[in-house]
Formats: sequence, structure tokens, C-alpha cells
Amino acid sequence: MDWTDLQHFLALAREGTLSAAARSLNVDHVTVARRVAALEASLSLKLVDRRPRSYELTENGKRIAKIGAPMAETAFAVERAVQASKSGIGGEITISAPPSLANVLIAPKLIRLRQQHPGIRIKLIGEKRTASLNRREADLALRLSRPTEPGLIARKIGYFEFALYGSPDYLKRTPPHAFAFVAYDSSMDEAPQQRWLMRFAASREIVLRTSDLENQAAAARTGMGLAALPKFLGEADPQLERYDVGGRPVGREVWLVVHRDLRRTPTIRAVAGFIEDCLA
Amino acid sequence: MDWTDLQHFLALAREGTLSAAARSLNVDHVTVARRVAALEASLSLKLVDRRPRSYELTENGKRIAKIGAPMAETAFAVERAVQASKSGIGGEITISAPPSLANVLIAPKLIRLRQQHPGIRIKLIGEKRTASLNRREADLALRLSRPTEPGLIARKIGYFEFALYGSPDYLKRTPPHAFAFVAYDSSMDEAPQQRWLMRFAASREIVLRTSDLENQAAAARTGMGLAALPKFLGEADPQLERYDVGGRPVGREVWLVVHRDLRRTPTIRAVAGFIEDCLA
DNA sequence: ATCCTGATGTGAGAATTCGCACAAATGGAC
DNA sequence: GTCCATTTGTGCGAATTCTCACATCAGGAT
Repeated sequence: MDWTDLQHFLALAREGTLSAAARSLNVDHVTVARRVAALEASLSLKLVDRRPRSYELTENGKRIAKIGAPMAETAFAVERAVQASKSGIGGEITISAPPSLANVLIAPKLIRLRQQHPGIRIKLIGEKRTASLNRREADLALRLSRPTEPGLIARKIGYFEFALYGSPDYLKRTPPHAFAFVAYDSSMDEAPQQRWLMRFAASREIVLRTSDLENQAAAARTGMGLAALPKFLGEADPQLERYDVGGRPVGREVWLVVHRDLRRTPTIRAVAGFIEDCLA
Repeated sequence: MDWTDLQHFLALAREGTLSAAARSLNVDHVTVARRVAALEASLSLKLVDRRPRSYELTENGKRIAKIGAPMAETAFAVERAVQASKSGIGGEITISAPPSLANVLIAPKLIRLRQQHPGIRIKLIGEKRTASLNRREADLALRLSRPTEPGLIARKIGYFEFALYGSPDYLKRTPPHAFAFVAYDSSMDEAPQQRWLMRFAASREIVLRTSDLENQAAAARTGMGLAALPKFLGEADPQLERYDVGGRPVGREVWLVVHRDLRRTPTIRAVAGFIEDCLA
């Protein structure tokens, strides 16, 4: 049995589609299709039903995928062990962080890290989707809440508050009862900052909903209304003015997350220290 | 990371040499060497020291091999699950048995199994070395003592006794105090039949030591001396005559061993039943 | 000493595998 | 309805990988 065939099949089982599996393996979708077909042939066992627009696992396929899944876990553990085996400071480190933190607090200061440790190459992923440290999609992650996955070590390294921001002109000419608001889309309705904004807005109008915080800031700058922005974003922007509201301000904690297997690696420690400085 | 590279490296770590790893993977030794080199390159980590005629794992290599070893276990579990998923009776089944049992009791009757289940292809390994059911070197095994490996199911399906045999002519012309003996080599000194023979021989001469029971029988047939042979072997041979000794006869139990995962597979059950008939 | 066995290393041709470009089909947005 | 994004399928040329044959070296048996 070819282990690479099995790897491709397990990726298909995990991701659901040929294309997604291909992306996660960094290969062409045709390759995944061929590998899965080759596995079926070598095992003389049908693992997937090829439906017009989707691959669906057969019962046997599901059973095999379930039994084989630990292989992928172990493969990732091997990769972490490799990373942990490297003594010197260097290599490529992947950091996952919410886009705003990545863009505002991390990216501008990366030059300092490169100066201090020229051997380190950083891959910074600014995505809302939380990358899996277990699957080694990232080596270090910034999260806004404490993660619960097993095997991960989390440390609270920062805290930031939100405030309402609008353009100075908008705040001057608009009475509070006529305020309009800019918010996240509904997928973020459960986030504390969104709930806080919604409660304050009450019956007043939401004129824009967007998943991107930078878009919200841009809208607020042009005078569309008020947006709930992190202070580290709003205070630094001369085109935005804070509108203070009463009550307890809402804030989020920032957690630095690393896999247990990588905690003591010199390179990881160096990068983790750098990130803590960024948030200090 | 290429899983096939890792597979080849783990095989090297387990088998000790490139050539042995190549044999166990059914590839050329050059392929193993290149795969291991490729893995080292992709990980940027030295895993083996290439000594003149041997590969030796580095410390990092040992650690990686240890962490990755469960992948091989899981791969074998997948193969067993595949075998167990097959509903019909058919396919290739590998049986491991001590050479004498394989040659005398199993092989001659295989024709009956083929007649009953034409879809089954049998691979019969008559080796002293006990094949690993966990590594799927065999699907079914006959052992002379109860195995202790985890995951294996063993059933006692037979018992046979040993007796001393020599050529009729030899027994006629040789007085007991002048008997010479044929025995296993020293690697078998702990086996019950060997201890029994040695105790009986006492100070009398051992004229031949060989690891092969068939060779012992051949030597006894030509009048070299007495050999301790299973009765199922000696009684059927007109060129051998039993020499009865007092005391309790020595015997060995025969255990039929199958992996837990394969116990209920139709094909395995069919072959297991056939083997029980052979031993009955 | 000589032969045999089994280990790793090297080079070249054959076989395999991969990615790309393109196609077809479906569902959602507008 | 059209347009766009996403998914799977096909053919072909390029790149990679494997096997084979041969070489070298060491150890053991004769």
C-alpha cells in the first residue's frame, strides 16, 4: 500500500472535496483524484462514490478513513518533532492572527525581528479563520479567546478595548439620535464587540455590514457612520475621532498560542518573545 | 512532507539496513537510499550517518523514528481493516507455520481448500522465524506456544508428540549405550523437544546438529543416529523406525493465531477452518 | 589465498507521475 | 435570464522516479 495514496485519500475524507484536499496538500486536484483511484485499485475496494459534482465516501471508505486518521495526526507530530529538533535560530515560522492585529501590530514591526534574527523567515497569515496548530497550519497563533484544543499552550499577552469612531466632520454635524452605524456581518453577531455595538445602536440604523474591520474603518473615515474599532486602530488615525459612550467599555483579551511540542524550540521562543513585545 | 519518504525512513529505522528495508517494502535498495535522502533534504535535518557499509540513525533520526513509528502501526491497521471490509470469500491469504507443519500437514491438503474455495490464493510461509501478524507479514499463523503479542487471538487446535527415530538397520545393529544422536543447533537448546533429547542422550555423542528438522530426518534415515521427530513425521516414513523410551513423552501444542481485526472475515474463517481440519 | 554472501554506491534508460490548459456542469448573486 | 465561482473530468507534454546492471568493499567459510 502506497502511503502517499493513503495521505491523499485521508485529505479527501477530511476536507470533503477533491479541490479542498488538493489545496491542503498543495497539489493539483487531478492528482488527488488519481491517487484515490490508485488506492482503490491497489486495495480492490471501492472507497468513494463519484457523484456528478462531488466525491462521497462509501461505508468502507468512511471506516478506512476513520481508522487511518491517526496517521495524519502522527505525521503532524513528526513535523513538529522535526521543528523542535532544530537547534539554531532560523527557518520559516508561520504566524496566524486576526487581520487587524496582524496588519497593525505585527507586520509593521517585523523588520525589527529580521534585524535581530536574520535566519528567520516569517509567514504571517491574517485570517479570521483560526488556523489549526495541531495540523501545523501555523506554528504560533494569536487568538482573542482562550483555545480549548488539546496539546496547545496559551498565554494571555495583551488586552485591548473598543471604542466608537467616526469622522470628525460627521460627529460635528450629526446629533447622537441620528447616528448611523457600521458593523460586522451577521457571522460575527456573537462577538462581544458586535453585541456591544448593537446594544448601543438599539433602533438606529446599521448602514453597512462587512466582515472586514479595515472596511469598517474606511467607511467611518468617509462619514458613513460610527464603527466599533479597537483603540489601537482608531487612536492612531487622524481621520477618525472617538465618540465616548458611558458604561463599561468592551475589550478582548489577546492569547498567544503555541503547540506543546514546539514550546521550547529556540526559534519559536524568539518569535514568541517578539510578538509579546509587539503587544506590550 | 512526503509520506512515502517517511515510510521508507521508518522501514530503514525498523530493519536496520537499506537492503532489509528494501526487501520489506518490495523495492530496490537504491530507492530507499534516495527516499531517505529526499526526506532529509525536505526536513533540512540529518537523520542518518552514512558509514562505509551501514546506515546509522542520528539522535534526531532515532527521535523522529520513534515518534513516527505509530504511523506504520496504523498503516497495518488500515490494511487489516481493508481485508476485513471484503465481504466475499477470496483473495490472497498468507499463512505462517513451522516448516515441518507446513510441509507435512498443510501443503499436501491445500488442494482441497482450492477446490472448495477457488477464489482463495494461499501463500504459505514455512519459516522458523515467527512472522509478525501485527505487521501483516501473515494473516494466519501456527505457533507451538501461546503468543503474547497484544491484539492477537490464539486457539489451541492440536497437540503432537515427539519420539526417537532411526533407520531400522541402525536400530538393529546398535546397542542403546552406543547410540548417536541428531539434534537441533544450539539456537533451539531451550525448546522442550531439544531438552528432552539432550537429557536422554546424556553423555552419548551428538553427531549432527542442524536447524532443519527435515535434515535431521534425512540423517536418521541414512543411519547416522537417532533424531527426535514429531510422530506425524516419523510414523509415516517407512525408512524410519521408532525407538520407544520410558517416561512421559514430550509434546508441543499447536496454536492457531489470528489478528483480532481479521477474526470475523469470511475468507479468514474459511482458511482457519481448513487448517483446523488439517490438524484434527 | 579464494570464493561466496550481503552491504552500499553510481549511471542510464524506461516507466511513471505530475501539473497545466481546457471543458462541462451546477449553484448562487444580481 | 446572465455572470461568476466552484467542482470534477480529459489529454498531453514535461519532470520525476524507479529499476536494472554493474561496482566496491568487508567478513566468513573453505
